[in-house]
Amino acid sequence: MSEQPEAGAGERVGGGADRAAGGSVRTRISPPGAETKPAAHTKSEQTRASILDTALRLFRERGYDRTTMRAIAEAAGVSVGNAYYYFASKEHLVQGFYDQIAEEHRTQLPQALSGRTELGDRLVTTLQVWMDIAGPYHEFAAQLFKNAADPQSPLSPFSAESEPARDAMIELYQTVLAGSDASAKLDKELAVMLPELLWLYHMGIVLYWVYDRSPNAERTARLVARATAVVARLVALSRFKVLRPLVREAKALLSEFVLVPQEGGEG
Amino acid sequence: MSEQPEAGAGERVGGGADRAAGGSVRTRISPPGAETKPAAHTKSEQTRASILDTALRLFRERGYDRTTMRAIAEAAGVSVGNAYYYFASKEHLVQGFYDQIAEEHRTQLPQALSGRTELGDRLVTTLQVWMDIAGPYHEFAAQLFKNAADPQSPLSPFSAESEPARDAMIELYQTVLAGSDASAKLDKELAVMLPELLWLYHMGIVLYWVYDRSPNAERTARLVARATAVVARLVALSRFKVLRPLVREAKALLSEFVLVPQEGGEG
DNA sequence: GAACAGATTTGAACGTGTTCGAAATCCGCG
DNA sequence: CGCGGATTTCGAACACGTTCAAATCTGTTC
Repeated sequence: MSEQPEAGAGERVGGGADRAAGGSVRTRISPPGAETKPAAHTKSEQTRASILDTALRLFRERGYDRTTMRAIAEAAGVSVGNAYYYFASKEHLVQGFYDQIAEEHRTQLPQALSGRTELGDRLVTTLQVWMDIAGPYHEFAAQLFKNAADPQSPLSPFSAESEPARDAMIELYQTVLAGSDASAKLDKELAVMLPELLWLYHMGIVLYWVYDRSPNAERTARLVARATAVVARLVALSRFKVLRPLVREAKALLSEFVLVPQEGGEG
Repeated sequence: MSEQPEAGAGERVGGGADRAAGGSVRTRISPPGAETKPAAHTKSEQTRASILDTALRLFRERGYDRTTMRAIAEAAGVSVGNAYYYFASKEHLVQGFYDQIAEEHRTQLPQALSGRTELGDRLVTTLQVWMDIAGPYHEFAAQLFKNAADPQSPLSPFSAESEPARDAMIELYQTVLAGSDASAKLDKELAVMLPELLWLYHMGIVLYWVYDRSPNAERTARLVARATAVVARLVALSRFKVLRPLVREAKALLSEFVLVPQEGGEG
C-alpha cells in the first residue's frame, strides 16, 4: 500500500489547498502552469515547489513524525500558514514520495526485466526492483502507513484519489505478464484478471514489507522469492480442468468486489 | 484487524499505565485484584473502570476522533492526568472494545454453529456472527483502523500485545474446523495450518469490511458468502495430487513468514 | 496519633497539526 | 503614478494528545 501516481494532478496541481478550493477563499479556476505538469514559472509555483522540496528532504532526513510543519515552513523560509495555503495537510505533502517511487519503478523495470521470460522470474524481479527503490524510505513508509491505511485518507490505495496510481500499476503488471512465455498459454479468463490479481499480491507484499523490521527487509525479500514461486505455480496450475470453475468464480468475485469503486458514504 | 482478548492482563490490569511501569514512578509489583479478572473492589479499580466505561460510551456516542481525552476525564469526573495514570494513551482505552467483541463472538458462535457440519457453511456463519456483533461499531472501527494498521501500535493484530487475541481467534477457528464433516478427510499437513490460514482470511475480510461503506456493509456480507465458498472449495481440492507440493510449500511459507514473531528493531 | 512511603490525583504546560482574520504583495488599468 | 481587487503571506491562536512536578490521599509502622 504505497504508491500514488503523478496523476490526480488536475485536482491539486498549481497550488490552492483544499481549503482554498472550497472554503472562504475564492475557488481557483485553473492552475497558472501547464495542465499536465506544474512548471515552476510563476512565483507561486516556486513557493509551492520550495515547500514541497523542503518537506520531502526533511522527511527523508528525520522521518515523517519528527518533521514538524513549523520546521518545514522555517526551512523553506515561509510561514506555517503559507504552507497550508499550498497543501491542505501534512499528509498531502507526502504524495510526492509516492509519485517518485512509482515513477522510478516504471522507469527502471524494463531494463531489469529484459532477457527474463519466465513468469515467476519476472514477478520476482518486479517486486525486487520495487523494494530496491522503496528501501531507503522503509522507515518513512512505516510511519506513513498508518495514514495510508485510513480508508478516508486520500493516501489509501483504495481511495478515489489513488485510482490513477492503481491503474498505472495494474497496467505495469500487464506488461510484466505480456513479456512472459507463459502469457500465450494462459487461460483466457485468467489472463484478463491476472494484472489486477498481481496488483493485489503486490499490495500484500508491500503490507508485509511495511511490517517487516528485519535488517534491510531481507525477510520480505525471502518471502517474495518463495511466495512468488507459489503464485507462478498457481498460475500454471490454473489450466487444469479441476480448477476451471474456481478460476471462473475468482474472476467474478474480483470484478464484483474489488474493482468496482465504492459508492455511498459521504452524506 | 480488530480484536484483542482479555489477555495481556497480567501486564496492565490493576492500574498503572506504561509510564508507571517503567518510568519515574515505582513499578507496580502486582495488581490489587485477582490475577485473571480485575474485579472493581478497590478505589483504584473503580476509578479505572469509571474512566474506561465513560470512554467507551463517548466513543460509541461521538466516535473516536471527536471524543477528546479532556471530555472523557471531565465526564468521568477525574483530571486528564488521572486518565493517563491508568491508560498509557487514548488508543489503550480502545482495547476494551476489542475485548468485548471478541468475547461476544466466542460466546455466541457455538449456538450459531450447532447443527451445521459443512465447512463452508460453518465458515460463513462464523464470519456472519462476527459481522453482526461488530456491525454497530463499524464507523468507530473505520476511524480506529488507522491506528490499528500502524505496525508500531499495540492495536495492530500483528503486535506482540495482540498475540493472545490472535491465538484465541486461531483457536476458535480450530473448533470451527473440528466440528465440520470435512475435518476428518483433510490432508494432515493442511489441517495443522488451516486455523492460521483461516485467521488470515478473517483478517482479510475485516480489512474489506472496514473499507466497506455500503449500507449495513452488505457488500462485505455478499463477499463473505461468495468468497468463503471458494475457500471451502480450495480446501476440498487440496486433496488432489497436483496440489500436494503447493500445500506443502504453503505450509512452509506460513510457518516461516507469518507465524514467527518479528524480532529486531527496537534498539 | 505522628511520621513516613507509596499510590493516586491534579492541572498547568508542552509540542503538535491546523485555522483564521488581517496584512502585505502583486498586477492590470486609468 | 495611484487605485482596486485578487492572490499570497503572515503569525497569533486554537484544540488536541500528552507529560510532569507537585499536591493529596491512604495505609502501615512505631
